[in-house]
Parts: sequence; C-alpha cells; structure tokens
Amino acid sequence: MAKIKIHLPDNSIREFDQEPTILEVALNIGARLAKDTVGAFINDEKEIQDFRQKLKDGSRIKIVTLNSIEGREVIRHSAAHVMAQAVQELWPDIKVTIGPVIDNGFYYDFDTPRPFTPDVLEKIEKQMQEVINRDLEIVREEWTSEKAIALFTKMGEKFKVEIIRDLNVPSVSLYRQGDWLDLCRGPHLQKTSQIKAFKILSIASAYWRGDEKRESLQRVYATAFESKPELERHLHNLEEAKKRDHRKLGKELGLIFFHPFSPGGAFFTGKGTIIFNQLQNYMRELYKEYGYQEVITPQLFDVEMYHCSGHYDNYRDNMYFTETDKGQHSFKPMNCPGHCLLYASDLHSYRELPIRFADFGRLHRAERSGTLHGLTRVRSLTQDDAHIFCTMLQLQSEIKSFMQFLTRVYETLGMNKYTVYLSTRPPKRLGSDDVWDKAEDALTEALKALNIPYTVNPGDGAFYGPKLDIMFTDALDRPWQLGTLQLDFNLPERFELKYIGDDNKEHRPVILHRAILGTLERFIGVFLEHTAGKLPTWLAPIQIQILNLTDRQKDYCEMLVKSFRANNIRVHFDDRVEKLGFKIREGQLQKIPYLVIVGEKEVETKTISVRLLGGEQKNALDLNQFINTLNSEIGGRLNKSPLAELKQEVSH
RNA sequence: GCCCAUGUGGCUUAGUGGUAGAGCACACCCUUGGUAAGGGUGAGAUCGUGAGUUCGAUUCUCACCAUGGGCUCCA
Repeated sequence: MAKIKIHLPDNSIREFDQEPTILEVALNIGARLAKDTVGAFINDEKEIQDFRQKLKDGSRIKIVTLNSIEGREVIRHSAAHVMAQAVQELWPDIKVTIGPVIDNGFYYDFDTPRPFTPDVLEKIEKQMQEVINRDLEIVREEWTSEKAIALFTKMGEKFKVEIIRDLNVPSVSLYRQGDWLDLCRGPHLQKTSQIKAFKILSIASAYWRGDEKRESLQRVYATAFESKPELERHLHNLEEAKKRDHRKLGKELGLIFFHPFSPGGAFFTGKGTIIFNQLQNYMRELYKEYGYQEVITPQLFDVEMYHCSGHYDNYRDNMYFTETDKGQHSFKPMNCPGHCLLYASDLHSYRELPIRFADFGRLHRAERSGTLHGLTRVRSLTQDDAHIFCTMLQLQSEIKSFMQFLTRVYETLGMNKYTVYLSTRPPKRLGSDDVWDKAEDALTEALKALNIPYTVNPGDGAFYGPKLDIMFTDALDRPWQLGTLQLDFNLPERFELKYIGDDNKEHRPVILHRAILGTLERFIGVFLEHTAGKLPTWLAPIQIQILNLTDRQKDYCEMLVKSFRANNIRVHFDDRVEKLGFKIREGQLQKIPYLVIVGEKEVETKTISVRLLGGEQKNALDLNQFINTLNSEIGGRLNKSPLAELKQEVSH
C-alpha cells in the first residue's frame, strides 16, 4: 500500500501508513512539539486547522504551537468555551450563543434573564480559572445535525438549534470539555490548562446576529495570550490608550469642548484652533506645490442639486434639511456636487486638465446619535478635501502625485506606519467593464510604479468607482482610516461634465475624490492619541513658556517675550509668584515643547536656560542661537527638537 | 437609531429619603523660592432637565437630553 506523504515547511517529507492527524505528524517529529501543538496551516490556507484534523496525502503543513502569535487564535477560541462553561456552571439558566475570536481577544454573547453587572465579571473570571485548573481534556465529536438539534433542543439551547438549522449541513462538530459541550467549528486546544493568561475586560450588550429586532444579549469581552508577559503588555497598552484618549487630553490641554446644544459639534478653543489652522496652512502650502487651487463653495444648497447628484436618493438619511418659504435646502454633507457646479460653470479644454479644486468647506452629516465619539466621529466637520477633474489618460499620474503628496505629509507628521488598501469593483456598479479595467489598472500601476505595497479588497469599491484607502497604524498599533482616493465615473455623468478634447469633440472627465488628512477633527483626535499630546513644535499651541524665578527677572522676561514674538514664536510668560518646581510641573503637564527658565544667572549672563519636554536641560544658551534653532525646527516641521542633540557649550 | 451604564461647583470626585463634603483650579494674604505640587484665608452647587411618588427627593419611579461602552467580523 502506498504511503501517505506529508510535506513540512523545511521541504522534508514524513511518511505514514494511513492519513495522520496534525497531532500525529507533530508526534512523529517530536514529543515536545506534539505537547505544544494547537493546530496547523494546511497548504498555505489562511485559517488554522484543528490539530485533530486528518491530513490527505501530499498535504503541506505548517504546525502552529501554543507559544506562537498564530496560536493565540486557538487559545482564545478555547478560552471563549471556558468562559461559556464557567457562566453556565454559575448560572444554569443562562443560554449560550456564540463566542468568536476578535482582533485583540474574544467575546461571548449570553442570553441571560438578569443583565450582567461589573461584579459578575470577577465571578466569571474566578470560575474560568477553576475550569482551567481542572485540566480538562478537550474532545472533538462529530454529530449528525439531526442528533445535535435534538440534543440542543433538549438542553433548551435555542440559539444553537437555530445555528445548526441555518447551517443546513448533514453533520456538525461538537467540542466537549468535562461534562460541558458546545457546538463549534474549532480549532481548539488539547486541554483547558493550556490557557495560561486571560483577562475579562468589559461587558456590553449586543443583539443576536446583530439584528436590533432580535434578542438583546449580554456580551462579555475578554482576551487571552500565550503568556502572562504578553497579556500584561496588552493590558498596559489598553491603559496607555485610556491615558491618551483624545477626549481626555483635549480637555486637559484646553483644546476642545463639547456642549449638549450641539452633539457631535466640536468647539475648538484658541489653543485647539492653532493646531487646526497649522494643519490647514501646511496643506495649503503643499497645494501650491501640487497644483491645487483652493475654492470656497456654499454651505446651503437647494435640494434640487442633491436630486441631481444622487445624494438625495442615496445619502438623505445623513443629511440636514431646512424647509423655509424659500423652499427646501440642505447643508452640504460633501463638497463634490458644489465642485461639479463650479467645474461646469465654464467650458474646459483638455489643455486645462487636470483641474484640482481643494476645499476646506464645513460639512454637516447627521450621524446616528449612538455613533458619535469625541473628535473621531462628529456631525460638523472639515476635510482637506479636493476633487481632481481629469482625463482617463491622466489618471495614473494623478494617483502617483496623490500618493507622493500623502507619503510626504505622513512622514512629516511622524506617521510612518500605514497600509494601502485597493478596493475593486463591487457586484452592483455603474459603468462598463472596460472603464473599470482602466481605472483599476491605473490605481495598480501607480502603486507599483511607486513601489508602495498594498492589499486588495476585492469587490469593496464604491458603486461609482474603485478606491484607495490609507489605514494609518498609530503608536499603540490601532488602525485608523484617514486618507482616501476614489475614482468617480458617476458624478461627471450626472452633472453632464465635459471637456473639449484634441479631436474638438466633447468628452467626460473623471473625478478623483481625495483627502490626505481626511476629516481634520478626526485627524486631530487620532494625532493626539498617536503622540500622547506631545505635539511637534510647529503644531504646539504654546511653543515656549517662560518661567521666572522671582519678580526681579520680569523685565528680562518681557524682553524675551518680545524677541520670540518678533520671530513668530508662540510664547507665554508664566509670571505668577510660584516656586519654580510648581511652574515646571504645570508646563510639563501642558506638554509645552520648551520651558525657558530665567533666574539671576540668566539675567546677568544675558543667556537662557531651556528645559525640553523630555526633561533634558540646556543651560546658558545664546538667545539668538536658540531662536535660529527653533526657527529651523518649526520651519522644517521637524518631529524632533534639534536642541536635544545640541552639545552644551557652557554649563553652570 | 437600538441595548446597557453614567450625569453632584470650571475640572476630578465623596455622599445621603430631612436641600451636600473633599482635592485641583480660582480670588486675596504670607512666602522671592533654581528644574514635576510652599502655607493660610475665602468665594463658588437650586446635585443634567421635566414630571410623578412622598409630610419632605440630589437620593425612589417615569420621560427627555447629553456622555460613555457596545451593536460587521459566521457554530
């Protein structure tokens, strides 16, 4: 009889008399490996398979062990089962539903007659530990769907019954640990004691199958890792995220404010507005370089325009309308229709294209009340929005230019980790395949030409065109969608936009919707969290705070203030009669990049002493030199203070 | 929008069926001090809004408003 051959990653081959399970292959390699085996990837597939799975002849496998990052998924799968078991041991009347693995952990949804309270979490956690300590073997069983339905019906687990019915397959897998069992596809660990580190995080409510008309369930969020240090690191990140929350920072640093009279409407204080304007000015500067013209378009439009653009039909739920004796109007939720009107106001030759309209117009979107969230989800917003009207032939160079523009901005801002997603044609779409081919090719070619790695999201494009989404990964590894570029064949059609080609005939231009920072409100929120509020000097509302030791240095300090102001540096003089330590503490908490400290020594030597946000000190600096250094830092929009590198010439 | 939780001086918060205490911030006074909080005094709150229960509500009930967490990720 022919042997079954299994291929390993190092290209070696193991032979078996009959189809082995993943675990048997591991055992064949070594006992220790077998002990830690939790599953495997088969034939480069993306999903981990259960170690109990039998392997066909010729399979190529990559074993996943308990201590690997890939193994987390299996640990979390089993931890979810342990949670469900613990809950049902504590409260037998609670019904289980589903418990999937998510990005940084897992959750389990329960149908309970009593909503969970925070103290319940502790109980569940304790009980889970007990289940784990029992060191239960996890066993996989194959049942016919019919038998499984009978079993779960008898147990009163109506959600499981519903799942099996909907699956509509002849047989299902059940996993048993001790006297508890659950319907599950797997994969799972060998035994419960392999869960070494877990933590229950929070409770929330959710609906069965995400449908608000169905049962409301209690969801318990938790996480599990292969080791205690890894879990600790994750918990630390969560803590850090809380500290960096832009709503908290925005309040502490006096940047933003919200009032119940305008939910989703951010107020920017004087300080916050400086950040906003600095970002806007930066984009404006680059617009000149990249050939954009900034335009201003109206806030309020006759609804007729939105019938024309299609927003009335497709976006009206998110729009604000106003009905007066002058007719029905709407606040613009997007700039594009206005830009189309502007474009159409004149006859254009192909020689003029591409035409790039940039617009910082304020937009209003009626986001659902439950989705509002600080600056990252607002109803009144501003984007670094622009629309490029161009020919199909110009697409590629425009996309290239956009990506170069974006890369430059992100790098300047110290946002070095981001991923580009290319979303291609959805099933329901507008325009011919020929046009889609060209558009998708243009996007792909531009990315390739610039050597930008990207991931394809097949079928995820807008109905009017394919798009690029730029996901920024912040300092705590959280992804945020900021920049975007969307091709649009629809609006040019609806607004009957045209240009005269070199054949003296009318042609349709293509529109590129694009933003680099995206929504400025949202961007500022994300950026505050990314930097933990330690803004680069060019963005800092107060760049220098002068601290005097005593009243006797006041005149000298006033002189410094004038010098800094004359150099366009944002300075504040803290002249309160307080101890130096007190003033320094406040300056540090306010995350002011430079604290200039002035005592008798400085006055006498006509120098300044500077304390950087990191705590480093530079004493006896020459004022003009310092201003020059600062100007180069601010003008160059540097992320790091050149002063930190500066060798100290004189010391006290 | 829906579910759950929360809402007490500017901020962070304690607390109670008999109308509230603290810390920070603020004002004034003392202190003029060299790298993350010096001391004292004082002012400041109809306890989110409205209604109900009660002799009496900030506290209990209901409604509303806002905020927070969650609502795609397939057993």
